[in-house]
Amino acid sequence: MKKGIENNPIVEAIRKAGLRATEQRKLVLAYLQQSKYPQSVKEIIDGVGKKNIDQVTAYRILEAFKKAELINSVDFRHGHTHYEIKDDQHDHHHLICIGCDKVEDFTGCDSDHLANKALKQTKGFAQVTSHSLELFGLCNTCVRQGRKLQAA
Amino acid sequence: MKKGIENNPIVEAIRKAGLRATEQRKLVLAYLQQSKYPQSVKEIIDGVGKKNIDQVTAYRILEAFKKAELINSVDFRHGHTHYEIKDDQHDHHHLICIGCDKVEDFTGCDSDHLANKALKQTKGFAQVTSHSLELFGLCNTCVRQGRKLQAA
DNA sequence: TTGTATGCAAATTATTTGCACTCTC
DNA sequence: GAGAGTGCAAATAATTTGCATACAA
Repeated sequence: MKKGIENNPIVEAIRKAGLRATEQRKLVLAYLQQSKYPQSVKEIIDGVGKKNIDQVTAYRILEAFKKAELINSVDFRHGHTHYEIKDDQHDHHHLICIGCDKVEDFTGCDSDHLANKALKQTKGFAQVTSHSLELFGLCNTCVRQGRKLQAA
Repeated sequence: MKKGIENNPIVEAIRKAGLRATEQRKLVLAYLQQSKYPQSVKEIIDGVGKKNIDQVTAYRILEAFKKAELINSVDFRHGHTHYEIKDDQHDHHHLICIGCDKVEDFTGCDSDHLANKALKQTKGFAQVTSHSLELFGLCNTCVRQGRKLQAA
């Protein structure tokens, strides 16, 4: 057994998802758990240390975690995917500044209501399994610096 | 003047956006206007005819249209961007089947309410300029064919 | 042990950039 | 005519695949 993270809850979470608790998976999950906001693949690799994980492994782990519903993918319109821990108890979303990429969370999207509304309106769908919702805007700093300010 | 689409409203829309109404732009805009759902770059190029537009030009036109607010980009979690005509009068969103990629629209996300809620909750934001919202689920056909059916 | 997971090399897909040439206005 | 826009070649970025080896259970 190599030295490394031996955090029981992390190992348990990975095993509960039906996956083997490898060093790389522990590192990735621990990193995402302590991240305040969704992280890009590059950030994740840097975060766990480039020497500790291969890029390909990172992609495969993220895919496995996503399939196992340990994490969610998020699209910030930056041309690459971001990932964050999935927390069903606290369905939150993001407000992203289009000027400086700053991110803040918000809650209360009432996804059940949205899902029901959508299922009623559409003809051919049986169920909604997940959703994505991001708001894009301008933070105070960017507005002060005059980066376009127009009606939504 | 080459033969081609000479649809006045299309030319007007492009000019109103501050852009020159080239043959390629007319083709792309016309194609997106008659598309029922957001299209990938590949679909757009095939749609207007590969011989009529270079891939690079397609990307540049889509970027220009997006900046000019003629179109919106949408993320279906397919690894590439989709584009659709922007229609401020009818803010709609999509329900995407994760089994077969089928898409249907729905309306009523009440984005103003969401934006206000988010602005109240966050500390550093001045305004919301746009939003993305997609629901993912399973269509009747895919459920019938037994492609996983579990709680959201 | 035994199959799952990793690393490395290489391929594929998505998107962008540079530059000379061609159109729109 | 002047500058915006296009096409082609080539670069960069994001993500995936193949296969031999290594590690978890």
